[in-house]
Amino acid sequence: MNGSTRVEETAQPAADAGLAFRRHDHRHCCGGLIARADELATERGLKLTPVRRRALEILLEEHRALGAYEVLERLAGEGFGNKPPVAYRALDFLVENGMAHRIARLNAFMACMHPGDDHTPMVMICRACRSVAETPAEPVAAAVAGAATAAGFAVEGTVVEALGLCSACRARGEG
Amino acid sequence: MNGSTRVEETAQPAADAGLAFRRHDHRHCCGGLIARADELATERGLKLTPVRRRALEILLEEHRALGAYEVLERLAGEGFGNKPPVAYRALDFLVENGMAHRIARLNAFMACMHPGDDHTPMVMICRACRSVAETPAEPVAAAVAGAATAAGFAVEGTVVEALGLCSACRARGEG
DNA sequence: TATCGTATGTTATAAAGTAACAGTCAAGTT
DNA sequence: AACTTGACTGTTACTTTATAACATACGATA
Repeated sequence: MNGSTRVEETAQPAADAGLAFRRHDHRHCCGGLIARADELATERGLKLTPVRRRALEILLEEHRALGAYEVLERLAGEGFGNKPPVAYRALDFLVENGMAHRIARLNAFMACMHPGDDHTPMVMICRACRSVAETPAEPVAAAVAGAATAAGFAVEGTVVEALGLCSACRARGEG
Repeated sequence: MNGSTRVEETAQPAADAGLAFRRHDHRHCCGGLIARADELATERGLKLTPVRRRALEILLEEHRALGAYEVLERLAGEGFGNKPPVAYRALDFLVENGMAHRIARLNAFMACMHPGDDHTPMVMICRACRSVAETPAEPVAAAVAGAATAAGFAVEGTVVEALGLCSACRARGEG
């Protein structure tokens, strides 16, 4: 697992911004996040059933954005159903409950690194290595809210995706 | 044309923010924007060919987000090709050259209201009336750039989409 | 007028997403 | 225990969105 995100770090971003772009042993993130998801489910009376849990694990293990059909393929290989709704329903559950994000631009999904924090993250999509990283973006959310309010629009959700080059690919001269 | 965007205005947003949500005679916007597109094409040595031009006109006339196949249907009805690539190529040209925007969340396209301004707009998508409005959002772009820079990420493009309720739908108690 | 590049058109197919209904199962009800 | 209910999983069948690959047209220019 995880072949695509082993890229060298070149700068020290704030907090965990850009984690997916950096070399790291992400077994540290998987276990903790599954445990956190269990907690959340218990707190909120949600059912993190086997398919849902496994779908989340798959997203965490890959540590990148996966298409619904990629997730489906893995689920089917493990004895779950192999029809699209199986994957879409599990992924929709995860997204609705803040355990995963949908990347609109890629028609793909990735595990949320801060489940339950009610954060409004922004995702960065590297066009060279195709990796995707989530970063906190409260100022962005605030700016979006400001612009929307000026237009009389009540924001209920946002999609904020930046496309470009991650630090590793820039360092490698992908520019 | 334009059945879907005749909703009552309830507040006076800054600039033209939320124009699509307000009652207006948009013939005023269409002609000028086509002229502007012609200028841009001339300035930059681009060819605003008949299909491309007509695709832009269709987006302007509808004044809402249209799926590629909706545009295709209209193009085909006017004697252009009726196969998907005909629409996708024209729309891609318009998007690449700043004359239209792709709304990732809706898999749809809409005419740009400020072609050539090199603005980084944000779009607001009303879940009740399905209309979509573009609004300038420099502070959002700045915030995105800030968060990205902190992560060592070089932004080349952004997708900023707000989902929620427009002022008209809120006033109608759609909440 | 040959040819070169750009644009348009077509065939065919891939990729993404959903509606509708059937079967399963745990939890509560009688 | 038998029944009912509601949430979840699974399936069939289909729609919508998108692209690769190749064929044709057409203007500019050498």
